[in-house]
Amino acid sequence: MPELPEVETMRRGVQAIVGSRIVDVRRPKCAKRPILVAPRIDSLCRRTCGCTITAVDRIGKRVVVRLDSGDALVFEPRMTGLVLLAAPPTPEHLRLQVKLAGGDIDELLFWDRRGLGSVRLVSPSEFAVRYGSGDIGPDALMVTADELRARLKHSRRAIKVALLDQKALAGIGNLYASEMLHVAGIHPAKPCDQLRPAQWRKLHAAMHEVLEMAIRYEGSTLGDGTYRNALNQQGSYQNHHRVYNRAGDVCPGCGKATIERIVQTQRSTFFCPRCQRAPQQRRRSPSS
DNA sequence: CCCCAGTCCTGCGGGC
DNA sequence: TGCCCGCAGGACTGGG
Repeated sequence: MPELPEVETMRRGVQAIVGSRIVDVRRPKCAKRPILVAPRIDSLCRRTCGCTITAVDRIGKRVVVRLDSGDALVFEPRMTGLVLLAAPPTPEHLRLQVKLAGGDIDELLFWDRRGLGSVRLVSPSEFAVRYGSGDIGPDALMVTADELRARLKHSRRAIKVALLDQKALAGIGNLYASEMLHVAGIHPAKPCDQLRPAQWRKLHAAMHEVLEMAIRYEGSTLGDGTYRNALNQQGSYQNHHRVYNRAGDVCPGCGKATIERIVQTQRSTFFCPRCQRAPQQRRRSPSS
């Protein structure tokens, strides 16, 4: 499932399209159910054809292709979407083809097995509304330790649940939330308002350590093999996971306890009960 | 405002 | 062997 490291790997992998011109945009007919493409394909094609790609950015878990018209094509992979330059894993789940000219790359593809992803063409004003700082928090790799703490310290939510909130912080998903909390030695159920300043600093450092390492290994390709880089190659950070999907394994941190799985807001969380101590119960007023 | 449950979707693996 | 059910978790919606 593409989170920040996977989407950043996609972004880097398609940089070669910068400078090329869009000459056609098509939806292959082979896709069973169409993903959301907005506006409708004919209108999208009309507005993008002839435009030159000026940059490829990332905002949270989305790939943003900037055009010289001022519009942006925003690719949102969600669970199984891929932004590709190479042949996709299967032909039947190819969702969008962007034909290019004027450079080395002939086409940019969006492939999505489950079809929860989307592609949107947005004007600058639409972009500000949809992806502005009110609706999406600072990038997890850009936020400072002080801002991280300031944005979450008053919340009573469990820290792991809060890390998934894209309005608070952009880019972290279920996998990397567990990983960075293990590195930081913080229990996933710890309420944000119980973390001490030193723990926020540890979490901030762990966030950088985990996300930067995962980018270096081009993301995590899990058991279903879905996630691929722009050239349809697997990532390898899954070989370095400390806790995710490792319930029952010996903790790589302490070498003694075994990794446990719990469910928080209907999602799996993995942690070491020895390295990540359970939070203290919230006290009622002391009885004297 | 804050927070959570329910929803979409497909493929896979377990149980029988 | 085939069928069915549960599970995986991105972002969004509705409601307490």
